[in-house]
Amino acid sequence: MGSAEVLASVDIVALRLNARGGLELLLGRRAQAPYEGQWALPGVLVNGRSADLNLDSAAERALHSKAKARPQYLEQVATVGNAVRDPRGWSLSTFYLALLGPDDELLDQDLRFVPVEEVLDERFPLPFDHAQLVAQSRERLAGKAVYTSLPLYLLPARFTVTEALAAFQASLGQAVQHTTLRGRLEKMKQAGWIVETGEKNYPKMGRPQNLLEHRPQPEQPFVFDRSVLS
Amino acid sequence: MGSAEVLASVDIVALRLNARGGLELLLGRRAQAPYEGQWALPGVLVNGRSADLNLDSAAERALHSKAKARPQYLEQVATVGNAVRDPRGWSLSTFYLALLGPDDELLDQDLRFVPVEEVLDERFPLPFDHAQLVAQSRERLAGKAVYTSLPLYLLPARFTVTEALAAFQASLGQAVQHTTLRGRLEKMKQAGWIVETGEKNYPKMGRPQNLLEHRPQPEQPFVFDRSVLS
DNA sequence: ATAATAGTGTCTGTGAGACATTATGTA
DNA sequence: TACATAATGTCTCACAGACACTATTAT
Repeated sequence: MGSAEVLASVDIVALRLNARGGLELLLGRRAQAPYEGQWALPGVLVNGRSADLNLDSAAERALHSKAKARPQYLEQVATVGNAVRDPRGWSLSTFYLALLGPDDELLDQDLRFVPVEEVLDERFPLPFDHAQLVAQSRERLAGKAVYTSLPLYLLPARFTVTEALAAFQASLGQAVQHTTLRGRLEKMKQAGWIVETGEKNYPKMGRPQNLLEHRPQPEQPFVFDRSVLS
Repeated sequence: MGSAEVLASVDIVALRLNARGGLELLLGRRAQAPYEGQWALPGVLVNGRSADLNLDSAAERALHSKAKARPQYLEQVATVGNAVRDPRGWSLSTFYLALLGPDDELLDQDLRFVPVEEVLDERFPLPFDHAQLVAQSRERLAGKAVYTSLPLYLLPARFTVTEALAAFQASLGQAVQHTTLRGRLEKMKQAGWIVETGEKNYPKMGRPQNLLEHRPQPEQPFVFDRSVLS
């Protein structure tokens, strides 16, 4: 039966929003060959010997065993498989999009964040086809940001409209009218997904900002019935 | 390296629209154990020895080696993996949604179509977790039918508005206003995705129907910027 | 003429887009 | 007071929903 089998892994495209409104990708230094010592997507092999109940828990294991923080959102994106992506032979990778809160600390020297754009334009090369996996996950995020509240999972539970604008802009790659976003947040309030805390945030300049609180329902983002764009 | 590997397959959820406006699922009789002789989703094992270039071509092989017809649309839905779905042990299945034209003939005694509802409500039980894969693929179709032209891939290239209504109703599980659908088809005309043939179809009763022709662009369905529902 | 079905027109409601206006803080 | 930024209001436009009305065939 051994030769009927194939090399399979789960890889994580974990994104967070940095203070300048850009998306950053979590990378880990590979501990084993191939590409030992290089920066790559965190991932684990899946096979009968690992204790994973299923693929989703393997994804959680991959993320938790490296970065300590749990993702605020985790979604399977797709699976790629071919003969050339891994020098060891025909292999499969099921990859997940993970959205992290902005403040997660890196406790580990073998972890770092890099701006996604640097990965996508090859300034920061990744081994295997990992840059392609990042690109597909990025597209998934952008696609869903058009008609769901997905970018809010890049924010802390309590957030301001300005922060939400930054999350949508980073996810979509383009600006959103703040009035449009306010309308959508209003809908989410009515549905109980967002509550007005009554508290305010006092930045150095300008009018104080209302603090909202995100109350996400189990797993799926809020779905709107229109596109934000044009 | 052998024990680092895992059993992986590609399975196909191929749907077509029958004359009564219902969705039917393509099944094949299993030639090998486990579940030899039972009706199940057509699928193939993927491993280094099969000549597939990649997962997508393995999916095409799975469909083409069984049913002769090529799908009008093929999309990867997801991958499931756990220790219990296959009696042989930890296994992966990457499954695809395929949309077929309505007239495909079955040349093979080991192939048949069954109504999807019978599979979803367990009246027609399937081995492994295949009913679950069908349910997820069905949801993908319904989800995309809300804001894309995906159901048109269930029709022949030349179709009428009435047929398009049936395809959307079957995909969504609920009726669509014909005026709404006409508006969407009009948009697709302007974008060059649909052309008016000028010919008409003459049913037994009633006013003749305009014949439209679907000119799908490479791979992705036409995307509208609103939901059809409420 | 009548039945049956296809196609068009009209009115309403919703929410995005753009932009102006008002509100509330700091220096 | 001046400035910076947040929040609200207004007007337009596109399109879905509902429903009425007109058009074109067969019997």
